Amino acid sequence: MARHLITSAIPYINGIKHLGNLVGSQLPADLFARYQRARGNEVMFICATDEHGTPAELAAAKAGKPVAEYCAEMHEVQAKIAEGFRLSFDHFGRSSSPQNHRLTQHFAVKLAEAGLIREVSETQMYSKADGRFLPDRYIEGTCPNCGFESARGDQCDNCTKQLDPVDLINPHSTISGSTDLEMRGTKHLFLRQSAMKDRLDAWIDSKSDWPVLTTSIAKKWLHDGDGLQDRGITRDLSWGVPAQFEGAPWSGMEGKVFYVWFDAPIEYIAATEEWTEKTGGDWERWWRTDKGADDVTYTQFMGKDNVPFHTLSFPATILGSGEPWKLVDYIKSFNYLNYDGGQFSTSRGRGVFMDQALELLPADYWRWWLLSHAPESADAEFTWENFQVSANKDLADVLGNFVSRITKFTRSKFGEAIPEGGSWGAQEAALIEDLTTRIRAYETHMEEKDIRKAAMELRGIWVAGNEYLQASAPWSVFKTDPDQAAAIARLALNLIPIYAVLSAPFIPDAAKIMLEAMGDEDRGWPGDVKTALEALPAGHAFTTPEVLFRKITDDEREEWQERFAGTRD
RNA sequence: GGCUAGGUAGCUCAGCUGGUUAGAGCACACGACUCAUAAUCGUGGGGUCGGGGGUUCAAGUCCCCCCCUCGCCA
Repeated sequence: MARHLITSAIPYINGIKHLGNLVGSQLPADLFARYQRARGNEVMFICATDEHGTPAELAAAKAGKPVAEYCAEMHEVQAKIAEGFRLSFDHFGRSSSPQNHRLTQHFAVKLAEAGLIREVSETQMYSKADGRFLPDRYIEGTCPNCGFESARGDQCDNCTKQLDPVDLINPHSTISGSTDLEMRGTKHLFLRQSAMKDRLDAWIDSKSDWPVLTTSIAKKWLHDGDGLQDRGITRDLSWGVPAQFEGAPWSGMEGKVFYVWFDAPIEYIAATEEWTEKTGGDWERWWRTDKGADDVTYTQFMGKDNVPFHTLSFPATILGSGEPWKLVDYIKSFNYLNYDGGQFSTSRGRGVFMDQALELLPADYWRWWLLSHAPESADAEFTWENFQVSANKDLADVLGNFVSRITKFTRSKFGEAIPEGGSWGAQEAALIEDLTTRIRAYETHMEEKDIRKAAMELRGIWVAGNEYLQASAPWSVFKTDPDQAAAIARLALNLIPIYAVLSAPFIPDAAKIMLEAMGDEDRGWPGDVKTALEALPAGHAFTTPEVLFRKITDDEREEWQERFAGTRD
């Protein structure tokens, strides 16, 4: 039995994510996790909320709550929505957990011991009124270049000129509005990624099977300009993992915490440790190659914006520690999903957000559309027309109607049990051959994380059932040879649990309904197709399910199109 | 401006290391069927493979130049 460690990029805590975020990491990771479990493999599927940093502090302040309380609440909200989408995490952790605090500090110590941490003194804008150092983008002022009054400290949105906060005329804090700002000296820890460059380069080079999107981004950061740069791993904040702690090999870091990008990926490991606390399981056999993780296959899923951290920074942390931690084996990355001619926008509320989506339609509809249109080779686009057509055609007409037509036909001619009589001939043999080829192809696509292709093949498998029914026409055979019609119906009914098991990674709820209707909840993966088609014997009772997928009407589509074009709230 | 990825039928996309008449789904037209969620199945029309050069017996597939889209970086 193979062992699969699967992680999804962890969503940031400040608010509910949109469909683009979902399809970029959590959903494909869930697809893969469900598939591997269905194949009988051992799976550890981990996700978490990314809770530290300035945006979380500001969102909490805006909500009028202590940041810890705010994060705890938002974590619950996100966990609930994840459940709504049937994301089957073994554990959905929190980067603010004590486990992550310990582990983050542990890695920092190990990296320092390996000579991979250096201290850097720099000056940054400090706001007395806010009592904090301000990240560049939280400082606004008049652009010295074009006179635009709301230029940010890092860049002017009007003339696009790159800026330094000290360049701004009349700079003020966007948090408090205060103009009482000054440059202050501060000290930070930097991870010496540059020292790891060759090692990382060779490692990336060895991954010839990774998506080009993943390796090209990594290569760019490794070789662009002066090559891989050292990066600060601390910030002047209070909400986070303290950078000064007992046993720290440095001093003077009071009041500073580790920067989110450093502690967030470590949370993958810490979350598994959190899982141990919950279940009593052994987390080290998933993460320590000296403690049983050497046979683990580790796959990460993420949007392209996260690739640099997962291909370079996190591996630098893992490798640099000098300890036998499990390194990722495959990084599946995704492009962006756009919304109806533009981008999804969290700030402007443009597009569909996860909570809203579930209010409109069951999770399966979204899962199917998003996965079958996953932005693998290029950015993809969500349009309501496309969504309506795909869902109605694929789910309602092809799959749903197949289940409906054969169960209703059998019920009316033979009653609600698998009918007896007749025998298989050439048509059935041809179907078995076709399905065998298709199912093996589907397995290959799933193993390779080729999501669109897997979806297409699955759809083809559904179509094969309709083709068979159309060609064998049990409704006319019944008139002259009821026994033969029974044989056809018996086979077609036996397709339902097979379809359910194959489809479950994409549409788990519908799959469950199909299995329940056929009284076959524990059905396993179809190895030999002929055997699988004989699993439900004559006389086995079934029930005729309600409509599996209702159709999306034109009126609904138009209404939604209108509703989600504008601003949220 | 530098870099990545793209630009293939009306739409969404497949096309591996160059090699028979460029494929699929949707849409469209016609036909079959009437068990089924007015669903299904079949057939067909439709493409100068962004543009221009070049290499080759042979290029959507390799090389060069240009145009356009998206993203990243500066």
